[in-house]
Amino acid sequence: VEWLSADQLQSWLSLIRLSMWLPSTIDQQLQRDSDVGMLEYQVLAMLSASDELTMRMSTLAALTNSSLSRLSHLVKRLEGRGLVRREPDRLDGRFTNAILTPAGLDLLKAAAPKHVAQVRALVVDSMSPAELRALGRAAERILARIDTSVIG
Amino acid sequence: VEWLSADQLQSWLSLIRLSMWLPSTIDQQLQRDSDVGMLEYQVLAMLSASDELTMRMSTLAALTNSSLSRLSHLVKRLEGRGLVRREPDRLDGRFTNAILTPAGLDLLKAAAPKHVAQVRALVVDSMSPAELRALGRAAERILARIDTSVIG
DNA sequence: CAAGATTGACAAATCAATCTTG
DNA sequence: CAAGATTGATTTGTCAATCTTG
Repeated sequence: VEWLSADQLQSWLSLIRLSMWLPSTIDQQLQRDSDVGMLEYQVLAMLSASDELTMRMSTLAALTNSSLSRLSHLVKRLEGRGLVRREPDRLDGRFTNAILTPAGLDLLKAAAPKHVAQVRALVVDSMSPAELRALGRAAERILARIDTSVIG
Repeated sequence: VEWLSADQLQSWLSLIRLSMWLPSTIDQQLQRDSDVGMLEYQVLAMLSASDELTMRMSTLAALTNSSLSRLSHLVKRLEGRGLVRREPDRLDGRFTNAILTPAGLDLLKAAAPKHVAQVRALVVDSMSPAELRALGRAAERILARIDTSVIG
């Protein structure tokens, strides 16, 4: 029940295996050391990097590739923990802004070093800069396909 | 809150984004067209490729990188649908064997073509054979790090 | 009424016991 | 009693309404 060459199959299996392991491995480290999941970390990180520590729910959903529904549940939990707060946009009440609180920023700062260290240990330091760039470009190419395949 | 070069960060973000999108994209296609999730598909595929259409739960868990608990729940559902059956190993009753049923094989055969077509469309055909091999090798390198980082 | 967001019901994954077998 | 496997409770994600705002 196969339609790929042995070579292609091998590469595909490695890629899909990586795609399943990497997020859960990152997730476990974050959960263990800082009590946040990977998506939660990403939300905090994006807010911290944004202007006014604020971002619209829909923008956040797009950037983290999560459904608005999932994000809404997740941000509600973060809000319950005091890491984020929400308020409707003053200019257009249809938008909801998520805002990073001081406590959220503290948690992010505390979590970042170990997280970055793991990313280094697992990915960045496992290959040369040129190889890493090539890997990044390959990932982008596939992502572009995913984007368009939703439409076509 | 950053400790990577702009280049490295860019590559990392593309990789992690791919790692979150690829499984869910594959999953949606399988779910829509064949009513199985990606992990379920993998289980059926591994059984179909194995001797006697049979594999131990623990082996299956290792090969699919899922916890034994998750796999147990999942296989129970598959068993409920008649796609797989389970029985204790005759030689050593501590092991449980999962066995692909004719119905399971039928479903797999029906699901495979579209699945493989999508893998081609998204990944295999988006780059040259050499690039695909390089991508596969990069993935393997990272996977090797994950394996050892569990210990060290 | 369309886009953004939330909600609640349901399905699936995780986690911490527990059970079983050699 | 250790390894394999299962179970039940909790948490998290998904899906299909629903609500709100301009």
